[in-house]
Amino acid sequence: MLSERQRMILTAIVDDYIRSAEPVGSRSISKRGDVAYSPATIRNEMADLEELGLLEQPHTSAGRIPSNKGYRYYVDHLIRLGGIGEQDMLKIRSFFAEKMNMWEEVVGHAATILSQLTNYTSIVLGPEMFNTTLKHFQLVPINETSAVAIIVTSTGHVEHRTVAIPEGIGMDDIQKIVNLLNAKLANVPFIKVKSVLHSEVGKELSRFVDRCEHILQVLETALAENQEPKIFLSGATNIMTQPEFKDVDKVKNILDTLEETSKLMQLFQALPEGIQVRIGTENSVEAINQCSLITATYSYEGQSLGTIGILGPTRMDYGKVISLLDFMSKDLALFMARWYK
Amino acid sequence: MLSERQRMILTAIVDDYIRSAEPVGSRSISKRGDVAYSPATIRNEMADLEELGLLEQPHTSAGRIPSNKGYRYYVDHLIRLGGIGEQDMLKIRSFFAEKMNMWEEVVGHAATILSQLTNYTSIVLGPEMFNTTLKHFQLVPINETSAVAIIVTSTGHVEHRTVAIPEGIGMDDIQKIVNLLNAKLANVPFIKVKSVLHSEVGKELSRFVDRCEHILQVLETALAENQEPKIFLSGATNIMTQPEFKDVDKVKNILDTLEETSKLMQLFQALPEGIQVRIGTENSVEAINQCSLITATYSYEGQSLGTIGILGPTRMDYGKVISLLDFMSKDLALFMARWYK
DNA sequence: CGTTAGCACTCAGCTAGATCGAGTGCTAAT
DNA sequence: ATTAGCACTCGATCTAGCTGAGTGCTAACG
Repeated sequence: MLSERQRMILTAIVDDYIRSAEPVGSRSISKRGDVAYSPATIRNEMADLEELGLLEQPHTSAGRIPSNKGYRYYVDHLIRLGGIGEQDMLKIRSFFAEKMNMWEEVVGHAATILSQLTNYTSIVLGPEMFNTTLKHFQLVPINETSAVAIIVTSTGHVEHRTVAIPEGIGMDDIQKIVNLLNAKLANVPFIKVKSVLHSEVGKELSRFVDRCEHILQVLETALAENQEPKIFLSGATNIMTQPEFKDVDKVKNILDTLEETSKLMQLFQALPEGIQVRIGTENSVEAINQCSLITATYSYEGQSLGTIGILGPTRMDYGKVISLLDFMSKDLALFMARWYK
Repeated sequence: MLSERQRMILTAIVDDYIRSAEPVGSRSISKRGDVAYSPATIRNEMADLEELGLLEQPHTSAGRIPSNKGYRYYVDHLIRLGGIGEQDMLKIRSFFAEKMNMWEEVVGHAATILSQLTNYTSIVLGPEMFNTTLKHFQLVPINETSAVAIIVTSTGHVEHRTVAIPEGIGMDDIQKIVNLLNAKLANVPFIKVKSVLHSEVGKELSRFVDRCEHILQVLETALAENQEPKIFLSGATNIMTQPEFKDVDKVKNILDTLEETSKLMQLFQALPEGIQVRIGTENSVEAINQCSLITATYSYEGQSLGTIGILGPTRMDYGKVISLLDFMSKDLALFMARWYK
């Protein structure tokens, strides 16, 4: 357990280091005013904090910087959430007041705003189709051999893909199929679509169309879970403004990771509800072990829809980002609620 | 007009510099074998070439590097197109043999391959809807106040957006509208959709639905030209592997530009058919004045569909990239032709 | 006359040494 | 328990000197 004085000193060091990116010395803390002890006393405490693993020294005769454990303690026990500024709040509010035609726009633009307000990189996962139901199915023939299959979900999400039309299927057959599918599949949750397709639709289909196994297979691919949420990235290059990322190779590593969808998904998988802070090596992807990721989920009627996140250096402004993500996730949830009605 | 010897020397310098990224000296050229003159002779020629503005010297006592004008001369007169390697050809061919469900996949993946094969950044503009016709229109109500409008083009392109349902419009009205629109708009080129909407559909619509001006307006936004071609980027970070881009600020400038759609469009606007090479300051966007952009259009039945491009340092391997883009654009055109049938 | 050998000169890049100063740890005084 | 004082450490910065790749010029050569 840390003493009050140790907590004050740790707070001061983390705050200073977040601002300046330079190792913090005992003298500068003493001069700040809020820790009214001489540099010598502070030095002693700093030595203790280092022994506890909360601080580290880049080299003898340099000041101290927080270790990952130090940041963790800071985030868990010392952080003061300042709330977000008038300006920022206004910007978010007026953004959500705008009229937008596609949820892709909303989510994409939300990512942009987050990166602008923080000067870090923002990563936003679009709403998952998880637990939504199928609203409408359509097959539009493009030419003799292929058609576009379109799926609309209850949330207004649209997915489409081109499918081959099996030989021997006429235009009238297609209409029959579409009608049947809409009758059988409307309002069926996506998780169940596959089984309903086999159990109910299969038999029915065989009555008036030949070669129905082939069709079923095509439909299945068309309806196959494209459940992967879409990823929106913004401000990826912001990391380069950080003094600790002046090295091109380090940066390349990180940006490469961000370009790779699978790595990103790995980062975001199985995140618990609410706000999460992953500091440095707490992240499951090695390339960003010098970064911290703060995430917040947004939900609708208790059901988590997606995640918004900020990626910055471990020396990031945790207080500001947490406040901002909290605010943003709630407003985004409100917006989605309005959207889904 | 350059003498044969000057051309040989310029070629040697450009080739060497492209490989090594180091200023090329007279001695190293002399030793290469293909220019059988002594360093002193070569030095004299180099001085002449510099006077002509084709070479420059980073500082006295360094070797020469090609100027933009030098690269231009090289590309216009000296370049040897080696054709592309067995390996690369195989990779592209097998890629196009794959089955893909959406053109977004095709084009996106093409971008990935280009960046992998070149180690530069690839930029691909998806097929423009220009000159395609409307194939199918659908309105799917999501709840009482909003619906998803879906447009399918003759090329299998799907666009969608959420629209508000004006008050007082019932489900049956919607069906009527959809039927009417499909009857009137099917196979109408997109450029004409707007006018047809006003002239033919407007009157017809007013017969059985009230408040039709409002609906028309909604439809117009729904059908409004979303003609902006989609941009696919890949390997944006590859620029960082180039020794002349070891500086984070330079890189940030370029990557920021790549994140900005408008800037990218500016780069690609009004590109003539076929292969184009834009060297350094020939590019209209200032941030990439130290880069070269090579582009190739791909077309279907004489109609240009889109553009594929490679962005690299001015010191890029023009011969290889030109060959590759040529090959890729032709295969992409073939693929699209098959796709459109 | 074109070509080449020779030579003095230039200059970025590297290395070694000197200096500086922010910051520490320890000890002794308060 | 706190603090003043002091010796010590070590990265950062600066300078001077050296090195070597490369040049331009001149004179000799075939």
